[in-house]
Amino acid sequence: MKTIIEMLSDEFKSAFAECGYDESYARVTVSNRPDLCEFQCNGAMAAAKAYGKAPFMIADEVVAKLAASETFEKIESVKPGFINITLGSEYLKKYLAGMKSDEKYGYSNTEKPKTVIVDYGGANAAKPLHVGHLRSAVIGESIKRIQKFVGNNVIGDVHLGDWGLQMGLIIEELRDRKPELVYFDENYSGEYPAEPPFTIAELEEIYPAASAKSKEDDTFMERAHLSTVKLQNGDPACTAIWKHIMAVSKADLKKNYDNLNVSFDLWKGESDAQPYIPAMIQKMLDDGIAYESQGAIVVDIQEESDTKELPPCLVRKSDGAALYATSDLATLVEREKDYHPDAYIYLADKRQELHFTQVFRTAKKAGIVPADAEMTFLGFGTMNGKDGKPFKTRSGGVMRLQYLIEDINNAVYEKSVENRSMDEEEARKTARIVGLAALKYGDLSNQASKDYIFDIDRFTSFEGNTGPYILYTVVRIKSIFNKFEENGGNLAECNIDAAQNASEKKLMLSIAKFNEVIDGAYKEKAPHKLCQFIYEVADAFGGFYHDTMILAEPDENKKKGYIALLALTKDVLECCLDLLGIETPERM
RNA sequence: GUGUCCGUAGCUCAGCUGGAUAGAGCAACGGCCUUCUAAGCCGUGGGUCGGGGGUUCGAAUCCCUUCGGGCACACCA
Repeated sequence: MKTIIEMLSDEFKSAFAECGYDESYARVTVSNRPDLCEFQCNGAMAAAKAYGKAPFMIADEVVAKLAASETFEKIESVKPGFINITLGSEYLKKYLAGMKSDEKYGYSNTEKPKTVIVDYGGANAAKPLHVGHLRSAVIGESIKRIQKFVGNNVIGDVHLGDWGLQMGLIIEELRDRKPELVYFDENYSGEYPAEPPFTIAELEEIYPAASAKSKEDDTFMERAHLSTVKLQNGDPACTAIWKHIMAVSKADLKKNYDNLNVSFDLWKGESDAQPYIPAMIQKMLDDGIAYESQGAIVVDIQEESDTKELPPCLVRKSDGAALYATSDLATLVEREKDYHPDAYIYLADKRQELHFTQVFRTAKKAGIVPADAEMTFLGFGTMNGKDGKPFKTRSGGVMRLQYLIEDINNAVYEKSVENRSMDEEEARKTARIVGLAALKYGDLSNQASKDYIFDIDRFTSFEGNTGPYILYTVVRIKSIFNKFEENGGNLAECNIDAAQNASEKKLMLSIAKFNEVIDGAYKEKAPHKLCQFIYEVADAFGGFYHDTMILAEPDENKKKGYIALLALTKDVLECCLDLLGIETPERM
């Protein structure tokens, strides 16, 4: 389906053309004066200069052409040259009925489907997720879902940090703790055990201990470096331990991401890219793209349009080792081989922007990625505490994501028990759903690129523009349906009717924007636009719900019309919430 | 230093491909429960859109400048 804006613009284009004006002036927008009208067209003012006419003359002509159209309940030319539009109820009804009968509520994408890789999550193997990983997971998941919704073939990759020094640190710490293990017996030549030599709990404790030790103990650090090199050179014992680390760690990470309702299609890591590195660098050298500088191998990425001097992309350290950029480039080699995507979307802290600029340019320059592939870096801001500084635990440390989630679930649970009678199990389950919604909505309702303040009281509040408030409105609709069906009503028999009152029309108008909102959120990769829309719909529902006796409506047809509208409201809300990665409970 | 992002109500944020009186939420104050979850709804007060120039019929929005803040600037990831 076309969006309402497109349909209105089409009518205006013909009218402008018929009056002898260029179609480009016919753009219709949502009104910014809802007290005056629902939609507006300001093209007459823009056209005034080009045609040497007073704006209102042009507006009058266009309005005269459109006055008879059944699309409008009212169309008028105002003051300097605004054209104000009020939609006909019948028109709106048909539009919503069209949405209701469509799988995607009328959304259609004219582009041909693209293959898109979304690189998000950013977890490191053997290290627990902390609050810094929250945004990448939450925003990335939403971006991925939006991309899927519009019809793209999307592949989400967690892209683990699994090949660095942390592995050497863990191996050496393990050696100190359990020297009797066969991995540390140099004369051992049999198969290594299938059972991991540690649990996830131990692993979580081993890494920070090793990390701390390495900062004080130089010889330990030296050993860790050696082990890392051994691992990277394929040493069997180190590889065997590494595999255990990965298995234990991945299982745990999966569990944690599951709790966030975040899932990945691929669990690739930096290690997977390693085999591609030598040939990749050699080719860049052969092609004359990379060269030696101060012992390292670099690629220039400066472009004429740059306003500043950009440092070259370092592809190999002077000691021959690979770097962050090397690994990302080699990953692109692999992804091109496996998927040949049309677009890449990377989510990472915005401080990494320069790195991604370097990688993207190098990838294109070296021909690793075709010139027409879209490469987007979505840099997100920091989650800050109430003091405006990066979020920390009370003791000043980095907070584990798991604890943050527990805190927010408990906060929701505490607030809900005082109100409703639910058994313990349902209350806990509901608190999980609502808590996660609070967390995600609090994050996603801000622009991704900006820092935001995490305020547990505000996010878990049931008042205002919060996750819990949105869920509450969905729950109220569900509650109406339950009562409706208990009394023998059948949802399938209900059809959208023309609006009976102002608040119903307001609700209808807000729902009708679904198409445009999805389109905007998709093109701008901006989940916060979905949040704005969701809140607008929820707010409009609130007004309608208050003003209208729904189940008590004596006229059966009107009642069914209300129910049908609420069904669409609920579907649209749940659809958008799903695109944010948020579930809805049955009761609250 | 260079570059980049940000500065909108007491607080947290929208709006930024220029349009009519700058919008929400929270907090404050005042109404509304014999009716579908009042975890709600309605209303009131509150803003030199950091400052100053400029472009324009029209600027929070575009350009310049200035102040204040964040961040990044080759062998960490």
